[in-house]
Parts: sequence; C-alpha cells; structure tokens
Amino acid sequence: VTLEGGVAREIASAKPARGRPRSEEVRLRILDAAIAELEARGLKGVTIESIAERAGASKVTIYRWWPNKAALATDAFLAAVAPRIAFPHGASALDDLRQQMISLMHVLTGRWGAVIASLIAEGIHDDEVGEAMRTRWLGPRRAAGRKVVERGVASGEIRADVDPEVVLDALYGPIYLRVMLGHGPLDAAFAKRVWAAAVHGIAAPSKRTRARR
Amino acid sequence: VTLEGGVAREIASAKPARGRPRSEEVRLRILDAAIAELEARGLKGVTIESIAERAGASKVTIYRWWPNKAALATDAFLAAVAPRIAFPHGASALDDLRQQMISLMHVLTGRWGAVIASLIAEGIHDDEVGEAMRTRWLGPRRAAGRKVVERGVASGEIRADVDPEVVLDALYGPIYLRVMLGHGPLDAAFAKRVWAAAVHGIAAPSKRTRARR
Amino acid sequence: VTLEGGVAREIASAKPARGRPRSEEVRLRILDAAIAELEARGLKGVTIESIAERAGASKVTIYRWWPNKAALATDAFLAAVAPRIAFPHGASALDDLRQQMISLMHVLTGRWGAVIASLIAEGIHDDEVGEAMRTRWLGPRRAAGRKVVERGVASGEIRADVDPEVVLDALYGPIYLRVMLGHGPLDAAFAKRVWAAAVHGIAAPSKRTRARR
Amino acid sequence: VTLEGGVAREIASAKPARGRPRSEEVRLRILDAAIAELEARGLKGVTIESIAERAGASKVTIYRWWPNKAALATDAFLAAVAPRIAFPHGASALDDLRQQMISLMHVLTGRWGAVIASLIAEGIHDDEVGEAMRTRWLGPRRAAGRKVVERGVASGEIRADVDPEVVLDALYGPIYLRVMLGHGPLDAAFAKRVWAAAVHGIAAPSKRTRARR
DNA sequence: GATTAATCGAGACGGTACGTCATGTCTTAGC
DNA sequence: GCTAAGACATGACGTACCGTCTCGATTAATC
Repeated sequence: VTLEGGVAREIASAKPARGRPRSEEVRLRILDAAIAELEARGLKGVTIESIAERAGASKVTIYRWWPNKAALATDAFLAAVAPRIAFPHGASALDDLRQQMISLMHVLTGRWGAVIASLIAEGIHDDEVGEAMRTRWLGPRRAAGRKVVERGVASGEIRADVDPEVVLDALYGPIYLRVMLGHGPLDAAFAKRVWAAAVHGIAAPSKRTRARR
Repeated sequence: VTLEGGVAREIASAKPARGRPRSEEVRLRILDAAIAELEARGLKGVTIESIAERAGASKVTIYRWWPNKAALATDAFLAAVAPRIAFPHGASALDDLRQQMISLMHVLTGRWGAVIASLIAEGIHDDEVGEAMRTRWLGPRRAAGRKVVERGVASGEIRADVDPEVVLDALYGPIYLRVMLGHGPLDAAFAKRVWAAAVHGIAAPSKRTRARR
Repeated sequence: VTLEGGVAREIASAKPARGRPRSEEVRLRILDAAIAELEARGLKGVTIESIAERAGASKVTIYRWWPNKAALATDAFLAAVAPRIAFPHGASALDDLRQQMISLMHVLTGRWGAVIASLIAEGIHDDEVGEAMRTRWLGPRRAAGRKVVERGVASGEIRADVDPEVVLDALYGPIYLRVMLGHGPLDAAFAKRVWAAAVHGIAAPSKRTRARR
Repeated sequence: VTLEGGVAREIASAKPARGRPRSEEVRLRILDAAIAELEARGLKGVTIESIAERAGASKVTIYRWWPNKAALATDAFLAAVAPRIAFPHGASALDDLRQQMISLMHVLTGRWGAVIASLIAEGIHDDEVGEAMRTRWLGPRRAAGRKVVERGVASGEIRADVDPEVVLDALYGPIYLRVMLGHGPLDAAFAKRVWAAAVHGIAAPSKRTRARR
C-alpha cells in the first residue's frame, strides 16, 4: 500500500504485461530529480524540462506518467516528506497534540515550507493537485489527529462540545498562516503561546464571559 | 492617504516634474483591467498581454510601472478589496472581533479568495509581493485588530496574558487554512465553532488542566 | 551538389540520426513563404512573423534553422533564382558574354532586382550574408563567365592582356550600378552601348592614345 | 549655396519668422551625432534614439526636421562627404577622368563605403532617399564628369560615338560593384586594369572584331 | 514690459517586431 | 511497448525602437 504513485496511472493488475515493462528505475530517477529541483528552485522555478534533463529522462516519459508539473511535484513532495512524519502516542492526548503541532512546525519551517505553500496555492486552481494535497497530505495527518482528539475527549482532557476538526484547525491554522504570510516568527515561543491560547481560550476566566454562545 | 500605489514608483515630491506627466487615466484603466482579469481567470490565468489589451494600454507602459505580473496584481487587488473592508467599533471588543472575523470570512469565501491565496503563495517566492501583502493587506487589518484586542484586555473581556498577535492568528488562521486547503466548509456554523474554541479554549474546564504552561 | 541549404546546418554525415528528423516539408514551406513575402514586400518589409504565419510554421522552427531574417532571405532567394539562370555556350565567346549580360539585366530588372540589391546591402554589414552572396550567387556565375572569357582569349577574340575578372566587372558593373542607383534606364539600347564601350573602348582609335599604360 | 539641408525643410524666405528661431547649433549637433553614429555602426545599426542621445537633443526635434532615419542619414552623409570631393581640371580630359575615378575609389574604400552602400540600398525602397542620393550625391559628380567627357570628345581624346553617361557607368560601375559585393580588391592595380579595359576595350584589336554592332 | 509664437528638453504612450522560453504533442530509432 | 532524442506549433515573455503626444522652460519678435 504505497502512499506515493497516487496520481500516476495505477498499474492495472490484470493485464498480461505486453511489451517492455515500465522502468521502475526511471520512475525513481524522475521523482528524485523532481525533489531536488523543488528544493532548489521551488515549484514555480521548476520546469518539466529541467527535471527531465536532471533525471536523464525524456519529457515524453514524464508526460506519459504525470499529466503536468503540479501532479509530478505532488508525487515527488509526498514521496519525500511522507515518510518523515510520524505520530506519537503517549499518555496524555493533549501532550500528543502539542508534540505533533511542534513537529509539523519544524517541517513547515524547513526547506519544504515553501514547497508546501506552493502546492497549496497550486491546488486552488488545479483541482487534481488540491485533491491530492487534501487526500494524501492533509488527510492522513488529520485522521490521526482526530483520533487523538477523540481520545482526549474520552479521557476528559478535552471538552466534549468542540468539533475535533475545529480543534485541529485551531492548532494548525495559526502555523500555516505564518508560514504562508511570514508576518511573524515560527519559533518555540510562538508555539507555546498558540498552545496556551488554544487550550485555555482567550476570554478572561473570572468574568464568566458569555460571548454569545 | 491612498492605500494603493505602493509598488508603483512613489511620487518624488522634490522633482520639478520634467517631461510628459504620467497619465492617471491610463493607470486606472490598467488597474481596472487587472481586476477584471483577476476576477475572471485568477492570478495564474492572467497574462500581462491580456491586461494590456483589455486596458487599451501597451505592454511597455505596464512594464514601466510594475516589475511583473504579481506586483500589478497586488496593486489591483488592494485597490479593489481594501476599500470594502471596514472595522466596526461597538461596545464589546469581543463582539467587534467576532464581527470582523465573519466579514473577513465573507471576503475570502467570495471570488477574491482564490486571488488572495494566489498572491500569498506568490509572496513566498517573490519578496516584493510578500512584503506588499504583509505591509498593505495584512498590516492595516492587524493593526486595527490589535487595538481591539487591547481594548478588550483593558475592559477585562480578554485575558491579559495572551499575545494580541496570537489572538489574531488564532481567529484568522483557521479561516485562511480552509480557504487555502478547502478541506472543510466556510460557513456560519464553522465560524461559530472556531469562535467558541478560541474564546473558551479546548481544554475541559473542570479538570484544572495544567498542560505544561 | 545542392546550391541551396548553404546557411542551413549542413547534414552531419556521421551522426546516426537520433530523434525526430527534420521535416523537409516544413523547410520547403518556409522557403516558399519567404520567397512569396520577399517578392511582395522586399527584404525590409518582410518579418519573420509574417513568414512563419504564411508558412504555417512557428517562429521557433525558423530560428532553429536560420540565425536571422537575412540568412533565410538569402536561402530563399537562391533557391528561387538560381535554377532560372543558365549559361549559353555558342560559337563566339563574345557573343556568349553579350547574351549573358543581357539575361542578367533581365533578371535584375524584374521583381528580383530590389531583393538582390537589398541582400547585397545587407551583406555589407552581415558577413554571413555577404559571404553567401559572393559564394553562392556571384561565384558560380563568375566562374562560368571566366571560362567564357578564357575561351575568347584562346580563340583570339579577346585581348590577352586583360584580367578576366576585370572583363566581367566591366560588363556587369554598369548594370548593377543602374539597378542600385536608378539614375538611368536599363533597356536594350543601354545594353548595346555598354557593350560597345566595353568591347571597343572609349578612346578615339585613330589618335593612338597611349593613356598612361 | 549650401549643399546640405536638402531634405530638411527649406526656410521659406518670405515668412516674417515669428517665434523662437530654429537653433542652428542644435541642427549641427544632430548632424554631427548622426555622422558619428553612422561611422560607428552603419545605417542599420543606428537608431534615432541613439542619435538624439548623443546629440543631447530630443527625438521630437529630430522628427520635426527630418521625416525619418534615412533622410537624416543622407543629410549627415552629404554634409560630411561632399566637401571632400573635388574635380580636377587638367590638360587631358582622360587624365582628369582617371584622377576622379581613383579619388572616388579612395572614398569608397574608406569608412564611408559601407554607409554609401547602405544608403544606396535604402534608396531602393525609400524613394526620397533614392532621389536624394541621385540628386545630391550622384548628380553633381555626374554633371561634372559629363563635362569632362565632352571636353575629351571635343579634343579628340574620346570617341564621339559613345554616350557620355555610359562612359561614366563604365568607369564607376566596376568600382561600385566591388564596394558592394566585395568579391575582389579595390587597389591601384585594379584601378589601372579597369582603366585600361575601359579605354582600349576588351576586344583583340588586330582581328577587326565586328561583335554585332 | 507684456504678449505671443515657435523651439527645445524630457519623457509618457500605443504599437510592431524581435528573439527566447516552456509547454505539451509528435515522430523516429533503439532496446 | 517502452525509452531517449529531438522536431514542432503554440503562446507568452520581456525588450528595443518607432513615431506621436504632452508637459514646462526658453527665446525672440511683436504689441
């Protein structure tokens, strides 16, 4: 069950495989080249031609397996990043969430931040990319996160009346926002403050604020 | 005190204005054309040539005043959108914040959402665009928002120990996130939940959770 | 031994011909279009874009094979004109020369005259064009002419003490001059007079003029 | 009686000259700049803008007085070259002719040769330039030359049955031809041979050749 | 001395063509 | 039936000059 290869044409299992089989080696060379180019120049600066040249492959070969640059970039990105992100499972659900939030921040701060942002932006116009980012990048992380939230609700750490989705948006939203807009630092201090605000809320506690439910 | 014109060459106050003066009419025609094209096709689909044609201007004239498509798009976007967003000033600071959050959401949901997202993404690679988005789009809104937060702190509605910046990130981050990724709806119900989570926090109150300060 | 193709990349005999081979059909379409445009508008009025459009080819394809407009024009001109000029071989060398002179005059008077003049002028600044005109246009005609002159010398029709090159310059120079400057007619009467002057000289015969050897 | 200024709008003598009079200094600066640019880059490489810049004049000023680049170039060329060519008047008409031929060759060999060629070529498409070259460059020289020829006829040096125009074409044609095509040297030896061929003819004298009158 | 008319500089403007780049399709030969 | 190489049409890019058009500043001759 590979995560990658999503956009690429699925190998129809039934076919008796006539002719020369697809070269796995070429496919990997292309993905590697794409990753290298993405890191070096960002989605916008990358061209299919430069990837082809670096991979020692022909453009046609690329076009046979990926419909366009964004699809290839998505595949390359996911192949490179997906393996590096794991989900911890500790005693406290809240602690697990905090841990995840911080490790995501590290990823976004690193050299993949700009690539992710580019892909997200691309996904706005290109539905296939958007779908891929939702299904293959965000989806798995969300699913795992949701489970942690539900665990926290069960254990009484997290209020029962909040939407788990909204909890995740509240934790990750501020981080993505700063990644994309760069209007403030993305450091440990920021993480701590976001965490505090999300956990305890921003309303002054004594006053029993009833800000219109 | 015009908001627009930022990227465009500032009027050198001192110079005695030699030569034919810049035509304000042409400048407006170009901005209007850019706005129309952006609305119709999004940043990616727009070309300088199409803007020039629609504006009845020449490409050279555009290149004389804007270094590239993104800079022009930024100017056009700000000229079109900036006037439409006002900051309310009511009795309750929290209510004002909620109001703003909702009106921003409306803007982002409309046809400008994709344009904003594109510009934000562009700003990641293109520093001038990024700076413009920070300075001219986010900046003024942030400044006003910060004042409201401070008002809320002073009146005792908002906790004194939260960073005003983080408050704004907590409110707007989730919305921008959904605009960019589209993983969930952006409706009144969502707004209500984000608001509730941000105001009251996600931690269960009774337990006195001390999630590592 | 093709006359055309000169400026175009010579066929590398050794290479095993990888990739899609050059389309001969496109090459001919471009040359035809160039010829048509040259006839209609002259070298100066022709644009690469108009040739591309008329040929149904892309500009890139043209630029791949010809470095600039002049090179293409030279090729087109030679492809169109070269086949139409033949060298007679009669009993009298002088008669052959006269015949040639007249037929050249006809060519220069026709619609190719201006094109030739343009190319000659272009060749003054552009060495490749100049070389092409010398090697591929003038050269073959000169070589043939020289032979005729030598034949005339052998047969005793032409003085042995004149440089064959100068004989040709003396015959063709006046014609080219009138083509380029247009200061006088280019008709049969003129041809006859040029011929007479060249053959018998301008000095009065009786006087035994010894105009400083 | 200035030779220059031909194409430039003639000063209508009658007008009472209201307003600021044309600045002679600017006119000269423009002509000088044009000459310098022509020498440096040839007609094709010169732009009105570069002349304007070098002259410290504005494009409008140039366009006010000359309709286009070629007209200005013609004026500049004639202003620069015309004074340098004089017509000798010696004892022998043939000697005078030979002298002229050689001095013209010197001019054409120098750095003005390419400019002349360019202007001649330009004159093929642009009637005004062609006319100017005929009227102002060739014309005066021809008129003087014709007189010398007639003098030679009267003195019995030159045959009476040749057209004076053809005599001049026969002498100058070969030289212009080599200037424009560059297929052979333009040196003293060449001049001598052209002269000999023109004067004595190319036909072998003894044979009484009657090359079809 | 003020007015008037033309000239000059600077530079904005619409336009045409340039020569280049990347895209995505295609055609051939080799494996 | 894949692959590498490379030709091709398309469309946009950013640039160079063109020739026209305002501007403000001069510069006389006329009022």
